[in-house]
Amino acid sequence: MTNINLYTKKLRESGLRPTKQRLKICEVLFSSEKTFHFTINDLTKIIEEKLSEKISLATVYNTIHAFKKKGYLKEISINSDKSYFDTNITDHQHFFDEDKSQLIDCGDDEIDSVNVKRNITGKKIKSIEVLIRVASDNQNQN
Amino acid sequence: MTNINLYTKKLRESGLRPTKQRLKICEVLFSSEKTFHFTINDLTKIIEEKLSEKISLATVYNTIHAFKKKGYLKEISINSDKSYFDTNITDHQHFFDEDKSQLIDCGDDEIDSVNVKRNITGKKIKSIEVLIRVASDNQNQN
DNA sequence: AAATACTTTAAAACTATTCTAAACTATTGA
DNA sequence: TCAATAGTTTAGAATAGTTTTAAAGTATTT
Repeated sequence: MTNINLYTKKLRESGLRPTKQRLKICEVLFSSEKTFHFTINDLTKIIEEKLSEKISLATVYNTIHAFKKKGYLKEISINSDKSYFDTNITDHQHFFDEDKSQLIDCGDDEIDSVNVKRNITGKKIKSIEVLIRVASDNQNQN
Repeated sequence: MTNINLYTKKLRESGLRPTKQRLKICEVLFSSEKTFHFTINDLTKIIEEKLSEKISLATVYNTIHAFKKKGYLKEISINSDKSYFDTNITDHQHFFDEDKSQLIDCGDDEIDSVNVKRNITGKKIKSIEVLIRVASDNQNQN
């Protein structure tokens, strides 16, 4: 019925032991077909609601970092007090709704690919991140 | 000799009182022809080195925020524990050297302008930020 | 089943930033 | 010019997100 075997395999294959906590987090993150964005705070709330047992905050951080390192999650750059993560690991860009502090995926067909003409000597491009900040029209900005 | 009168005028015109502290920070930030990037920590270090008297950390924060609000500085999004600021307030993008945690300006001629084809209903684009992360070739990323 | 290595945990520590409220300073206007 | 005022600076406390610690627990290996 569940994807537990799948996640167990996935974790083992990447050298992570399939613990109860990691499997639960996998379920929360990867069992929906839709990808989504979350902060650690969001995630702990979801876990609290969906779970009978608690997962320590440190474990949530550990796991998210491990998953990011393995490429199962992406971290998104927003100048902000907190980090955002994305379960959509394909190459794509984001809108950031400043009114709601909410990320919105920007499909490949919705933005032209960015063409960088300059090369930094001895360096390789690791990623190109575009963030389109939006806010409602009637914003006072002073 | 100095630009103090200039800064005094600039501050007064934007409704900020030209205090000793603000004028000193203006000198540090705006007296060189070259623009540059800095963190609050960088700035306090520069101030400590160049100044006879101390400026309180809270004042540095206050001033930088005031200057940003007035458009004299830009804040740059890097997923990070700290904020980066830029004295170059023209529209431009950045490389981020992950080895040195250092920003590098990307000139308009070095990147094609980003074309966004999608519109978020009721929202206006406030900014389009591109961050090109670079690192040395021989990086182990696991 | 014992040994090993990895993982979880609560709590402490840490870092960047913001807040507080009292002292201070620039500006206003009589 | 001088007092009233409004804005500013300050040290230190507070906060928020995140990381570290070290001990207890669990999965894996032998």
